[in-house]
Amino acid sequence: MPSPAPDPETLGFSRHDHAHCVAEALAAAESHCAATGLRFTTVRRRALEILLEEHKAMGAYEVLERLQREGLGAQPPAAYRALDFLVANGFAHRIERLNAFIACAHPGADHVPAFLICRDCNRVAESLSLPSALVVEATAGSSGFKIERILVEALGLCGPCQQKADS
Amino acid sequence: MPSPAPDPETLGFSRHDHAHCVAEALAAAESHCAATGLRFTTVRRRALEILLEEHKAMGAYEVLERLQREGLGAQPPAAYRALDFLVANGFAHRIERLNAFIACAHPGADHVPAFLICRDCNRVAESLSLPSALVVEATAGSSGFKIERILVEALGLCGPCQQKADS
DNA sequence: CTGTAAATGCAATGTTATAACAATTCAAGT
DNA sequence: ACTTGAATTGTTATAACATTGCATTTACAG
Repeated sequence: MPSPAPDPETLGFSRHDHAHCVAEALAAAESHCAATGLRFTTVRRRALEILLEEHKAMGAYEVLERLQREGLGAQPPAAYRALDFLVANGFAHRIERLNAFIACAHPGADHVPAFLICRDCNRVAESLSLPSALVVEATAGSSGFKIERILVEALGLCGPCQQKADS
Repeated sequence: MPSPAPDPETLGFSRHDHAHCVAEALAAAESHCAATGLRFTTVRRRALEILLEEHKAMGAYEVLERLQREGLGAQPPAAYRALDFLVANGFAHRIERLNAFIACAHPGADHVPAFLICRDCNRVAESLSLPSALVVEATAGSSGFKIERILVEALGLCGPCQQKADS
């Protein structure tokens, strides 16, 4: 992790109304759970809230640390369970490359998540990838493979880190 | 890892002339290194050979174990260094989802690797994904992100495991 | 042959993730 | 309310994956 802590307000490589998006995403998750009978428990809710607030890719142990401070689960499984729940239900994504988790930027969109990951500062931006555009699907079909989830991760340098490298 | 060890001859979800592809890939790596001045050392060569022979995604410690038996490096760094070399030079890919490595099925093709990963037996098939087909690239361009590598991983069930689940 | 850079050896440690089982909570049906 | 079964959470321990830092050796260019 070479670079300094990023400004949460400029994460995802672009500015936006962060306080608003946190509240909205949380409310969306809440109502989605209510509608489908999922149990949006305290730990799960708080875990999502943490991911939304930080608005960056966070390791499970990083989330765990925050939960511990509030007396919500003291051991790794507590964090992994909450995060797994969020991922399984589309409220968050797992960034395999970073062994980290990030709140979904397009909740409810039923999308193929695609991430731009800066190899210098580790910041992550979520993009959208069209499933139909992927040749993978054709290959899968012809080989009898049944795709359940696709993840796309692009590694490179974000704008700011490119400039830093030039200077 | 629920399922039994897969038959190396039917890996990648399809049959092929395995002995031939091992020899060919090894020779290709050899000449590529000779041409570009890379040092294809004993450990590196052997690591690639192991990946090619097994023809499946292998953990670094699994490769390490094999290397150890032959007196090539006794500690984790030996395996990680060899594998990193192979990945950096396109002879192998890293499957993030599995924390594992697999020999490249299309060496020299300068491609975007795409993998079909069975969540039951963990077998992996490499497909090809066209970079130009990815919407990610457009997003990246407009945000100033410079993509250096893209990875695509599709999770699901391979044919055999679907049948197993049905019965 | 010698200086330099790359590669390897090695020890220790850091980080991420899960297994296994007990205890508790929740909500549905009676 | 009470019971019951399923889901969730608590807890301990450990497995699995990965890196840092520094010493040593090797390869090759000059």
